[in-house]
Amino acid sequence: MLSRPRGTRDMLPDEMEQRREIEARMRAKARTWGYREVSTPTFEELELFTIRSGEGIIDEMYVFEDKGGRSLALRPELTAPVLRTFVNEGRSLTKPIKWCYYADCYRYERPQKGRYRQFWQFGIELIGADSAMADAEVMMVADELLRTSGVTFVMKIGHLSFMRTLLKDLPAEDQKKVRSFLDKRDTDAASAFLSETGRENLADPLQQLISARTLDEVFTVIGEIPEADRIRETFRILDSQGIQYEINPAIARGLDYYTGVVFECFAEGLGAENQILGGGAYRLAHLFGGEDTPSVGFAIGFDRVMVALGEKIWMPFQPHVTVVFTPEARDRAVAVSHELRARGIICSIDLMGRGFSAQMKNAGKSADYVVIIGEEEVKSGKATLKNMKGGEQQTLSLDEVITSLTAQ
RNA sequence: GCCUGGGUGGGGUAAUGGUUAUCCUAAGGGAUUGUGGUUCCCUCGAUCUGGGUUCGAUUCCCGGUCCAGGCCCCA
Repeated sequence: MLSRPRGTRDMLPDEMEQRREIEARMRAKARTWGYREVSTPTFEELELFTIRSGEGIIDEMYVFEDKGGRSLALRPELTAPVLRTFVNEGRSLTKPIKWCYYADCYRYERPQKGRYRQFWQFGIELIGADSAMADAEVMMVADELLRTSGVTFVMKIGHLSFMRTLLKDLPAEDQKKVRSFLDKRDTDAASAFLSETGRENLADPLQQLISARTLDEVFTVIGEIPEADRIRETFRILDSQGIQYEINPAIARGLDYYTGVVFECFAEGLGAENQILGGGAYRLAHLFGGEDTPSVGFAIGFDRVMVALGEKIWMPFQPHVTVVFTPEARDRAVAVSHELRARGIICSIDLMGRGFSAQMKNAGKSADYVVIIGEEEVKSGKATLKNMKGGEQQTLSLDEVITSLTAQ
């Protein structure tokens, strides 16, 4: 027997309905902020991703050559494709551009809890705005999208200027190393690295900085930097709206193209893979041949949100109806089921050639209500509505049946 | 790429170097041709895969694979 590829999942209807519910809530929220959905190809030129993240990621991607000899890759994330789309198609659009997306991505990695080779991301990109309001808005959208899903999380916010100021005398390579230690929450290794490279004088300030939890503490360590006003303004906006967050200067997001604010959200109960959202301010458009354009965005690890939510997803109740009929009433029963569906009622009818009793038995397993159409109902033009939970039933006109079912 | 632990019907399980591999559940059918869920009966259905040891392997050994968790990585 064939099985599915490693790191992929099959999703049955119960799970899909839950995913669609959460996805719909996120989309609806993003739309209320004015973020409109875009879609990009499942595969792209390999170069799009190596420009963004370096050659090292080739090993972690699904890379292939097509019949024309092009090097292609299944998208491992969506920020680069969306920014490429902006460069290709979006130059003449009014700024700021506010886009959102929900799509599957592919990475060739070892599967773990909450980590699969095909996974889904929901994200937004705010392109062409460069302000405290822009930074704050994107974080507020992040907060609201996670909140609407029902997941319990904490948001941690940092800013690259903190670490950049502290480490400004180090060569770029060494700065990157320190950032990457911090990204792994390995502060001891970061301190050790500073000592090895003859910068032990920075070890203490580094410790102070990464344990700072207020802006005042941060600026006490690194001084009043030029970005300070904008950063204070950003947090004032968040505070004014009651957004919950933690300042954490260790949030460094190991990548070079981030330029300003960076933030990550974490959920409980997810083991090693507990980050459910990551984002920040960045500049990418110029790498893809466009104008240098400031952007802010984030991506939600949708599957991890679903794992974190577990069973606690509230689903709207929609009654399932089965039309049960006797052989001579079949055509009327089909017509009745059409009418119920036309009113948006979920309605099934026997397709197995079962007898009346067997139809009832089957309906007892899957339906909330049964609508009975037999000889009597055909004659009277009525229908019998039976509640399968309580067992009570009454014969009504079809309109009354519909009213009763849609009043739920 | 590395480490640890697992893999018995669709789901959950029992047992065993040896005769027909246990039980529960689900599914399908029937008892019951206009009234289901309870009950009873019947049916279907499994030792992940390849190799080795052995008279005989589902059991023991090795490789692979898949699953769970961790490391690396995490755009």
